[in-house]
Amino acid sequence: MNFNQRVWKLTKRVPKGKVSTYKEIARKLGTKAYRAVGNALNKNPYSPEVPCHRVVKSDGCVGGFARGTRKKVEMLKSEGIKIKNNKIIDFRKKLYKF
DNA sequence: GCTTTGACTCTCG
DNA sequence: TCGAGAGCCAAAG
Repeated sequence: MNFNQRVWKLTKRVPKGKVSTYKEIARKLGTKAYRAVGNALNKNPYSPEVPCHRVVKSDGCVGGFARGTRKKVEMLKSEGIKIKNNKIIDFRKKLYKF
């Protein structure tokens, strides 16, 4: 299993209504490749299977998204996550730790 | 095969 | 508090 597979597998663990960070994923994988995690999600071949939109930056920013940040924000909002100016409200509470 | 780039994070001034 | 620099890993050029 390569790096990307591990990232996607871990990402799938994030429950609906919660979010996680690139940092948490990297740490769980036992690496410091925060950027590689983002890179993996960027090239995520599984669209609905892996909820890549639930992975955000460590400071609560939405970060980026292959199909536009706006789209990501809307998806998160539809799952009950409040976002203001690309920042997640109550990020601490919504954060899912592995 | 070396260099650049990216949905990142930390540290320092 | 904020911006610049460095560090990290994988993929693309």
